[in-house]
Amino acid sequence: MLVSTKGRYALRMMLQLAETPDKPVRIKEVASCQDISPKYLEQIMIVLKSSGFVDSMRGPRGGYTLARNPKEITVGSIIRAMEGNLSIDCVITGGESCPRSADCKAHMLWNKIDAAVSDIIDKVTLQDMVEWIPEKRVDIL
Amino acid sequence: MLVSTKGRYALRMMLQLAETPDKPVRIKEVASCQDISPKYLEQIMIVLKSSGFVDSMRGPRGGYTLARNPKEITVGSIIRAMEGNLSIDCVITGGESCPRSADCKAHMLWNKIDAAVSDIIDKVTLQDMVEWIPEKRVDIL
DNA sequence: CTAAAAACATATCCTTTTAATAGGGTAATC
DNA sequence: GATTACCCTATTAAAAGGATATGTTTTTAG
Repeated sequence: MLVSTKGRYALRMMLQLAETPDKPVRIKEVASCQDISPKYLEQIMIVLKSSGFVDSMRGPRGGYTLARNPKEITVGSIIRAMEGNLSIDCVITGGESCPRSADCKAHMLWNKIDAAVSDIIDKVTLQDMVEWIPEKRVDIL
Repeated sequence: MLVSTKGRYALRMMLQLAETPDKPVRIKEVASCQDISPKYLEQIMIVLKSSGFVDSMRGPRGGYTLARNPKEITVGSIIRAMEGNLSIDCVITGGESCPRSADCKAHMLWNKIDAAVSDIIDKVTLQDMVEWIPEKRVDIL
């Protein structure tokens, strides 16, 4: 799978925060509403906090808020913070780990794919997603 | 990782076959030339054979050949034969596994990524890749 | 005819990642 | 000062990834 639960849960949480500005959002609420283990979500929030994506307030009425303007947070930066780089190995290293990279046509394909994915996730911001209008669900018969 | 060694090795082997038409290619050769375990590559070839991508000939002077014209083999079909679908879960099922898919904006993002990747791998054929001119290697200092 | 080469077929194994669970500690409100 | 919620560390169960190992069968060259 391209993006694991860590990245997917993180994105959903960040979306939640973006849609609830100025009001701290509690882990427990989101976890129960979205069927995520609260303890697991805690771990995710620690990463988001240490990466500077969110601020937190303790105590009753505490919770998390976005640390920056949702217009300045790309989904790519969130996903990469959680998952590391999404690329296929020899894309990351520039070929160092792949002794055949000089004439490796497969390499060129991975680069194309990597560029296409990056082109999406590095351009779409949280704000963009908040403004998206949910598609009508089309069930497959 | 988006594509595991199974898919990557399979693609490299198929490229080899496409570049050596009309002459059976032996596992041992490719394995030693590309630093792949021959036995591991055997497993991969079994899948490619049963998926109808290659024909095989046994015995000395045996080996594998492409079963179809490289113009009619997309890299997507190869990769999917080895890896299954690349999509994130709720993309595959049309939302059935995701009770929140109706209003799930994250879902729309995964769809976009999936479409972008598919747009590449379902259009690029083996023949296309054979004709690619290798890029000049740029080392990172 | 036979021995080697090569594909075919199963089974097993080891490591890493994923996805949590558990249990407590710390800080800030009410 | 008790509650609420964040903070931290450790453990673990399951799955995936990436092979190894041990054969069997088929084919062809000598």
